[in-house]
Amino acid sequence: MSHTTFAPKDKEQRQLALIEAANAVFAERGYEAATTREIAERAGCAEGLIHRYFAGKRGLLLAILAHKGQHFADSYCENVPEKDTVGEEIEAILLYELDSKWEKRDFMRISVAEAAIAPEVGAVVRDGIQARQVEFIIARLRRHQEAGRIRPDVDVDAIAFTISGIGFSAGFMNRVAFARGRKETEHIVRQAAAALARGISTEKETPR
Amino acid sequence: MSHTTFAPKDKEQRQLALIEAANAVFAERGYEAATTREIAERAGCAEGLIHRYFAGKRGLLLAILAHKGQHFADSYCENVPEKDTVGEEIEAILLYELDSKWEKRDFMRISVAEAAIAPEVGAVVRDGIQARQVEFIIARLRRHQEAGRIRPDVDVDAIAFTISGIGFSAGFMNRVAFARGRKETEHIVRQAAAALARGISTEKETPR
Amino acid sequence: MSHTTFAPKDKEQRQLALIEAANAVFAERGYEAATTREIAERAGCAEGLIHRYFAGKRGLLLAILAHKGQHFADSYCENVPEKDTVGEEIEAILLYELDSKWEKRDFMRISVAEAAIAPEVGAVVRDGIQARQVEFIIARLRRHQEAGRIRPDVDVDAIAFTISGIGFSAGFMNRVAFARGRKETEHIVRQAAAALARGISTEKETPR
Amino acid sequence: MSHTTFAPKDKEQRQLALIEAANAVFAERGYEAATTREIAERAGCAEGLIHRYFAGKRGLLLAILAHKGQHFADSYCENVPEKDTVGEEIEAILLYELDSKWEKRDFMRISVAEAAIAPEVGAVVRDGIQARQVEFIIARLRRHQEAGRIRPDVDVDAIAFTISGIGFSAGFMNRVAFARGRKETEHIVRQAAAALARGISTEKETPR
DNA sequence: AATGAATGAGCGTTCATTCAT
DNA sequence: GATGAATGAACGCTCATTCAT
Repeated sequence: MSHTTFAPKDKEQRQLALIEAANAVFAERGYEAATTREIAERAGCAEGLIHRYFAGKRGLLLAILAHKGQHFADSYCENVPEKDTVGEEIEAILLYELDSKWEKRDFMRISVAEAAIAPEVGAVVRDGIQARQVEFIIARLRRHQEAGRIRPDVDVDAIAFTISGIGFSAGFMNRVAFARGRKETEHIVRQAAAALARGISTEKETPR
Repeated sequence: MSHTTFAPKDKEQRQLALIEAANAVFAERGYEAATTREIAERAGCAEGLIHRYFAGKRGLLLAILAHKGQHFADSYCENVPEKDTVGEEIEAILLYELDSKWEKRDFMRISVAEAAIAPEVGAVVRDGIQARQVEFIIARLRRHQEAGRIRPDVDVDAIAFTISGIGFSAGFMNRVAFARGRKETEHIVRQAAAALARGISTEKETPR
Repeated sequence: MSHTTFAPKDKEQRQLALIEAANAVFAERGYEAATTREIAERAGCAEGLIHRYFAGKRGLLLAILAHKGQHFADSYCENVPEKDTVGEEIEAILLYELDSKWEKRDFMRISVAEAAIAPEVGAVVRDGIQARQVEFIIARLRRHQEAGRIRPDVDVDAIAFTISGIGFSAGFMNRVAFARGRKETEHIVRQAAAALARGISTEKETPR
Repeated sequence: MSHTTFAPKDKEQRQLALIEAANAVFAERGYEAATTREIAERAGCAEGLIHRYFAGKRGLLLAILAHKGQHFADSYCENVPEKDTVGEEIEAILLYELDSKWEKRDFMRISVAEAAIAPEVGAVVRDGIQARQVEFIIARLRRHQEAGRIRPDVDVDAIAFTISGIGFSAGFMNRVAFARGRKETEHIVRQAAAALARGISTEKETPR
């Protein structure tokens, strides 16, 4: 019995190790400049496994996208608490973006770099990650709109895309790619949250 | 014009041809996957010139960044007309972003892909492009704030970063990388402009 | 039949299946380009068995040579009928060569390709196949010489080698390797048989 | 002036060196087992040149076939003297085959091994080498037939194919692949020449 | 100054063989 | 005995860079 459970686990662990190693190496060097040699070395297994498990280097990239994309989506519900006001809700979402983009910056580097160049990766990121995230934001906003806290004439779908875009720009482009500090980017998203919330809310918000 | 002015011009033309060719090839294939052979071929000159003029492939990338970054910045003042209301101003900026990111999508692909991976490219893009663009937006917003159309407690710097981020997300990530349509992205930025403008304006906007 | 006879038979069947599969794959791709993976797959058994049974890929090649070589030799006596005249005898031999080389073309491809390159395979083919075939032809010719139908000064050994060579050239090189048609090659061997028979016969042949 | 003639010659010499080196290595190891590394090393030039000059390993094989095939064809007329009798003519042809196959045994090994496996190589060898050789033999036989020394009812085309086949079998298969001695094979072709000549000649030959 | 032929390190990938199960 | 997952050496090939012309 023990050996039957060990082998599959071993295999799964190795696949995960390869995905993690590739995530790191792709992020450090870029997809093309990364070598399967270095990935295998860091994962502590044979180079040939990349080809057996993932059908080559490109397959490994797609496996990362699928694997991490899943985790990405899952983490929203768990990590962004619902808030009672629109301003707090948007701020919570943006602050979470700021931190999750930073934590997952390796994965972000690869997926942004490749999505910028390769349309098929763009499509995977769009459908596997962005769409899910926007759906989550829409649900949160809809709740406030139904409760009468967001003006009925506001298109929450478009606002959700906008919030997602602000989070991406601040959290990834500014903080990771442009190496701006956490403080600076936090200030920006707090201001953005406040302005946007004021712009879509029904009630007059109290001045800060 | 003597023959002595012809040779230098020839050289300058060759450098420009190489920059344009490299811009296209880098965008199509990515920086690493692009070959100096193809770049030289498209530019109609010898491969060795890349090394003589730009000290290699990497230097050519940096030359593109410098050359195109300059043009990028210049185009704002010329192309975005001043508006009388905050809403119109922000909308005009965002619509221009939408189109200029599309027109310059080759250059955008390279610079985003490389900035995501290489910190030194990130810094060049940040200082050479983003900072100038944000400066431009700040100037525009400040005018409205000084005229009393933007609340005095609003941090126009932060809002400028936000507007820039919305424009980047909509114009490049959504429209170029994710292949979303012009209509869809235009709707998003119009909604974003309206909401944001309402959120930072002093006067009560008329309901839509 | 007890269960103890079943396992050995199973094993023998598997060995035969591997030999047949390898014969086909080696012929299709050549020895080096063939993969043990494909051979095992076609034989319907595990790759590891090639190493257990035949001590590796090379051993499998030698096993094919031994196995098929045996069959090759056996088939002459059974399939080439004795004839009453030298001309008919030689013609019958050559026509049989033409067809048997074609039927066994998979095996021929491998053995010729490898014998051309590897001396040890050349020796196996020479002693295991060619020598037996020539022996068979010698026996046939000797019968006619003893019966006075072949001139006593003719060296039937040398003529047997010659007939074997004509059969090989027509049946394998021309028909299989050079893709010449059955009709064309049949005409050649009939002419050759007639000329050679006339050249070694004692009696004056009737003009055609 | 000197530099304009040197560079092209250098290049041609290198191409020839690669062809000669590849000819030797392919013959020693077989096409697949041969490595471009070893070929380049023996030719004394860089591996990349194989790909630049011949578009890869396969192209190098085809270049050998084209280059050597040409030489092969050229050498017949120059090296096989015309004879006054049919027997001498055929003997001269077969003896030349015996020696030329031996001298060119490296090339023969490759071309036979690959022609046996790869139809497209088979076609090249058939049209580039065998067809020319048979044409040459036909011309020689036709002379004798027109002079009345060969029976008018003999199909010299078929006999030419037969002679070519005997030469190939004796010279390459027996002498090179099967490592039979020069003496043994010479005896065989002399006997074959005599028998065949007797079989196609009009006049009664004197007994030996 | 400009060329492009030559270099050779290093790439992704393959596959015979091994060996734990 | 049989399996097939894992190994890793070695392959053909690419391409930035160099340098003789």
